[in-house]
Parts: sequence; structure tokens; C-alpha cells
Amino acid sequence: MGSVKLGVSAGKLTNADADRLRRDLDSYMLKRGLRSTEQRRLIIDTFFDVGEHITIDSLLKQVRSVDSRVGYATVYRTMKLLTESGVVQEHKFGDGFTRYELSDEEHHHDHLICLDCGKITEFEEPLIEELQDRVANRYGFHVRQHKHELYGTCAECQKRNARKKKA
Amino acid sequence: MGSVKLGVSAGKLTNADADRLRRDLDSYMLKRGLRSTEQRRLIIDTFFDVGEHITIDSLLKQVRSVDSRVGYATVYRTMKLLTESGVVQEHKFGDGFTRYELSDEEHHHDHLICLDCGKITEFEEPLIEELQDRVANRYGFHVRQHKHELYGTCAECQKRNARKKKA
DNA sequence: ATTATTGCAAATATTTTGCAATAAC
DNA sequence: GTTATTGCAAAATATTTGCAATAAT
Repeated sequence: MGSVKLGVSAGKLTNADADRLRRDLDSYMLKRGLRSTEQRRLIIDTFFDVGEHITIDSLLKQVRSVDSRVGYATVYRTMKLLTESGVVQEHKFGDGFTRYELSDEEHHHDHLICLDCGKITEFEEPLIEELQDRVANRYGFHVRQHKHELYGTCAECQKRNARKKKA
Repeated sequence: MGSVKLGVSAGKLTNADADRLRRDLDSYMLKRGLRSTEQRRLIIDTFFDVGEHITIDSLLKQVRSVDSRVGYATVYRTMKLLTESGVVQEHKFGDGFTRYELSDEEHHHDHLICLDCGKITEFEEPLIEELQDRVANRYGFHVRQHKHELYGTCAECQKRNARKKKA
């Protein structure tokens, strides 16, 4: 809502990466004869601005602060479109809300999810990916996508909890 | 349904492990004054028999083949009880159904999920767990649980698909 | 002019819950 | 006898869909 908008960042991606994704999306839409509507542009722009792990609800709120008439089915449909185009990835971290983030093919990352405050942190660990491939090979399994999520308590919440205990 | 029942196995766990889990459950229920009803016994016995990655639907079907009057809310409530006691673990593999399996504290395992046939295979890889702990340490993150799932195509489905392509 | 898209409301699908009846302690 | 548990139906939750109106091509 009253949040500070930078209008520059798209999460941890560089502007060049974000631009590439936008071009990917354009060509995807062109190929299928999909149309560029006011709503889609607004939703997509808002998402690229806010990025990182946003929920439909939160995205809709931001979108409606600009155009209050946008329906939530449109947001769902637009995010589905983005997902199908490969430009964004869906995540379900178990709180019941689907979250979306821009794809980053170069640097695949996974997630730490704090069960206390909900904060989501990204991590990269190529060695894990390597071992994972080796495991898949053992079973002759062809990996198309994967999910590696650590659930627990983030550093800040641990500190906060320790303080609370003392008091 | 007409499936072969061994009446022995509880997935990959040994009988000793399964027995320990049952004792854990008993003491958990005793401590909280929870009651052993006919329905609960039936549901729990059926689950211990069938085990591994079963869904509520499938479990209810098996239970109803013995006692057709059991309601599905009872199955949900019983599985929630088992989960809260720590005896079973819930998994959501993304097909919309929650699956349950007996906890195995000794040998933690993760999953390969075939997107073609739905087969779920377990794997163990202590080195990944180790690296994972190291990652968590980097962030001062305290891991309480984790999820490592590889989605793709299993060996059999790859073969089957190759055959189909030829034909 | 054709047809993709929108917004609404209704439908889905899984899980949860309120409540009166029942059964375990 | 007290209170946890059951089964049913209704509610809750997130997402999807049918459809008439609208807008992009």
C-alpha cells in the first residue's frame, strides 16, 4: 500500500535480466496471438516492480491502488500466463498462498522460510545441485524441476525469541 | 480395494520402528486424555498397514471397506492427530492431495516425484543434508524441517515414452 | 468484424468446523 | 456422569470457470 516504490529493481535480478524476461514474454504472447491489455500491462509492470515472492492478494492490492476496477480473476489469469510462458515461477511455501517470482535461469536458487515471521531468503549452492543430479542419475530419473526448502527460524527471530524469554 | 495386504510392512520401516511409533502415539494420547475409539483404531491400523504416501481419499476407501460408516472428517481428524504427535509426516507434492507417511527419525529421506505416472521414490543423501546445514549456518538460520523434492520423469516412464514415440 | 479478455458470480476442490448424538473413560 | 469423539452438513479457503459485456486486433 503506502510502500516505497523504487521502480528499478526486479528482486535480485539485474535490469538486463528483467528486460530479457519481458522480451521473452512479448514473443510468447505474439506467437499465441495474446493481447496486450491495460490490465495486463498494469499487473505485469507492478509485478516486475515488486517482484520476489509476492502473493496474488498483495499483488491485487497494489494493482487496485492504481486501478480499483481490476478483478482478481484477471490477476490469477495473468500470473498463470506468466507462469506458462516460463517468465515467472510459482511457489507454495505451505501457508496456503501461492507466491510468484521472476525466473532466473543463470543462478538457480532455493529458499529458507522463517516459520515465525514468514521471511523468505534465497540461497544458492551449486554443490547441492550437483549431488542432486547424481541422486537422480542413480535412479535413472530425469529431473525437470526441483524444490529445496528449509523451514525454521531466521537469525532475527532467534534473537527476538531469546530476548522475549529473558523478559 | 482388492489389493494384496501383507499386514506386516509399514513402508520401509522395520517392525521395531513401527512398534516404537505406536508406543509414541499411545503415550501421546494418554498424556492428553485422548480416547481410543473403534474408528481411530481402524484408521491407524489401516494406515500402518498401507503406509507410504497415502492420501486421505485412498485411506478412507480402505477404511470404509471394513466399516462403511466411518466419516471422512474422522479420517482427517485422526491424521491430524498423528501428525501433531509426530508419528506421521504430511507431504504436499503439488497434485492437490495431502499425503502421509510414518516418521523415520533415523534415516531421513527425500523424494523423487514422477510427473507422468505419479510414482514417488525415496532417496537418502547425507551429503546433501550436510551441505544444507552449512547453508543454514551461513544465514544463522535454525532449520526445523525441510523439503527436498525432485520432479520429473522416472526411468520407466522415459522408456515408455520412447516406445510411444517410435510407434 | 472477429475474437481475446475482462469482471462478476458461481463452481471447484480440499480441508475445517459447529453441533447434536454417541460412546469412552 | 462427564467429556471426548463421531458423522453429517455447512463453512472456509484458494483457485478456476461460465458467460455476457467489452476492448484489442
